[in-house]
Amino acid sequence: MRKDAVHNRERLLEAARRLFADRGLDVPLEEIARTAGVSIGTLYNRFATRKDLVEAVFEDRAATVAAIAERALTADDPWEGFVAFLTGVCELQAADLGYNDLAARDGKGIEPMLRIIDRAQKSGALRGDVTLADMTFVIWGVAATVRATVRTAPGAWRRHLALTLDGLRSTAAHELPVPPMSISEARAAMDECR
Amino acid sequence: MRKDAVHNRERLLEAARRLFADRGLDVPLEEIARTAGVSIGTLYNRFATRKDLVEAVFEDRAATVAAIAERALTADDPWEGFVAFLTGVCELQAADLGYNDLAARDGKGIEPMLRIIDRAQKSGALRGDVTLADMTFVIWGVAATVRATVRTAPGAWRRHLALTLDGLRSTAAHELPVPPMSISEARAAMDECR
DNA sequence: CCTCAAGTTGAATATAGCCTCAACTTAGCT
DNA sequence: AGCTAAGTTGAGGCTATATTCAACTTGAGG
Repeated sequence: MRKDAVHNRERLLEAARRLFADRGLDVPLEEIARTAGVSIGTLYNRFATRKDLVEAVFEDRAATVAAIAERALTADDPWEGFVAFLTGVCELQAADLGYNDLAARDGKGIEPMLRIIDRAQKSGALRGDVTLADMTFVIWGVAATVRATVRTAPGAWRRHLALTLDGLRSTAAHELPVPPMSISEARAAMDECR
Repeated sequence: MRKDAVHNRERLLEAARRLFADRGLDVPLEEIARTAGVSIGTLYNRFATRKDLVEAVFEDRAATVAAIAERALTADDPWEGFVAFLTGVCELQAADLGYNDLAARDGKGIEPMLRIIDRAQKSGALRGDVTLADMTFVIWGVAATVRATVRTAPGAWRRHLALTLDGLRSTAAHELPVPPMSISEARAAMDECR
């Protein structure tokens, strides 16, 4: 790739990064190009679809989440680790409206939770009747609260999350009315998010 | 009003009712007119703005919610009443994607909860540190889950709600990290929902 | 310095939805 | 039946965004 092309790609990613963060994934592509100081044609040259651009912008997030998961797994208290992981992911959501959208749509986001859930359940702190698929409720819920409150009451999501976490403790458990979603149902539901 | 105008108004409301229910509040007005068998001009004659149409379609919902609240207040067990109210509202959300959108945007929806919350807190079952504003988290959360799952896992919202309710019991309460939203913050946040 | 593949440009095309209004139609009154 | 205010119509203008592509420009190898 020619060096001007590399440079433009960089500028586009930078612009997209900022605009996605401020306004979510649905920002107009023309605006991203304008902000980057290139033409819309160049944007299409570098990224054939919006999806490609989004993937490039959030390429490193999987690693970030993996790191948060790693730290969570080494926490002394499995429950604290569980809380730390969800808090960490939700902080990413709150800090970037683009990732907030992405987390709600992208199934891979919660996969690293499997071992964290397992450990927290084995410790007895996390209720035994929840599954990975139930974590989508946490993500969707906090995503909705972040979207609604980011301008008017930033930080409110922490309260939402805390209430949700209190419902996930073994000590809070009451019988659940319906079976958990299957993984494929959860995945399909995330795809449905727009 | 002339009787053909009344008739068209009726047909428009019927069409809007169905399309809102199936697809949410953002259905194109042209499609509503077409479904009603009238022109777009007639739609605008009867309803000057989308908001007017939405208000007309969901005019009776306030009364429905009030009735659910009334029943909730006469429940023997205040906690059961609280659960019944939230379940009732969420059932309305799940049954109608238009109302699902509206509930998340319209501040008035949860106002009838004040007395229900008060009673449930006085009984000791509902944790004392939550406020009316916290109920927006329940509505936003379930709204997000309904939107995501209505096609792929209908009924999943009941599980989300049950987990959320378990977090609202006194017995589940742990200290909350941030103060509740003020009523005006909550209202502003609901307005922000699109 | 020449060349040309690689890259950039932005006007043009396409699609979608909102909204208006001048021309036409009709209900309902006398 | 004739009148007219009320109502209907839908093409057309507007805005916003996506997407393409023929003409132009330029980096870099020889």
